[in-house]
Amino acid sequence: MQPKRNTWQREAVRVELVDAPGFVSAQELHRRLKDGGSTVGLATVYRALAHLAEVGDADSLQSPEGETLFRSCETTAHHHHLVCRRCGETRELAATVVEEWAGRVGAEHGFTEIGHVVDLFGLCPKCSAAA
Amino acid sequence: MQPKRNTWQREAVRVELVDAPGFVSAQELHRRLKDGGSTVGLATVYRALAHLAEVGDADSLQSPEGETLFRSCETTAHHHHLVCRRCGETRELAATVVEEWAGRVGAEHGFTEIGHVVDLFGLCPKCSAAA
DNA sequence: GCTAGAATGAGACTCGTTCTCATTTAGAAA
DNA sequence: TTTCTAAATGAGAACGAGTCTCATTCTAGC
Repeated sequence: MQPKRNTWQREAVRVELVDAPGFVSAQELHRRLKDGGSTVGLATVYRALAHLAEVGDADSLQSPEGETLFRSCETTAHHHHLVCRRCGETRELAATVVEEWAGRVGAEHGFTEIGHVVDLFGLCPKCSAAA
Repeated sequence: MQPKRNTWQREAVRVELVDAPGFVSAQELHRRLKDGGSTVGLATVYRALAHLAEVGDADSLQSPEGETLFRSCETTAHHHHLVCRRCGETRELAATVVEEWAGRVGAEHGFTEIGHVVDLFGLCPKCSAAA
């Protein structure tokens, strides 16, 4: 359900998300807003992110540690990610191969409503060098 | 680190895991044990599962909701899963295509230490019919 | 059987996330 | 512009998964 009113808080979250280098957790985003002098509440950040994700303006995924990460989304098309587990740097991947494979394998086993979780985590060139 | 002593608790967890139809959460497993009259503690279930996973007797993955799920593992080789989100029924997949793809894409972007999360969730034939 | 110390279990604790509810406020209507 | 009302906010309580602590129990080697 989309919000019916626009608030500076929601806008602040959107902007902060766009400014973020890659995927960020809600907590991290809230911290940044606070550090920047904003008084937005944590609950509001969660709500705003949920809305953005719902509308397709944000992308979300689960980090291997179980935290939900968000990222402002450029393309509304379905895609996957290659995320640096150190700095959050992200590359979007159009994984046609995987899509196809997922659909085919699901069908082969008689499964329906197939959803898939396909994300790659690694160290980006910069962090690889620093390590 | 493997346990140095064998206890009926650990054995109970192992058995319960084998009996489970597919992936189960630690909480769920603990509930089942309790319902079955066992007095095993939750912490012990977590410890036992961690041990099993470490040794390779159990397989773990993150559900889309962020819970860690476990399953007794047949093959020790690396593989992926097609899991029914209703009943937990699971098929193991040897996803050579995906492995290859992951490695290639990672390298293309200059990322190192690539790990991947590739799992399919859907409704198994039985649950599809029941829906 | 004794004994050392590994393993257990109850519950405290952490941390991410969601909920509650009193207060504020966007925005339509007057 | 002022008024009004329900949507949105925010502080903090609540929740749930998972971990940790530590006194107690019990395995396994003597």
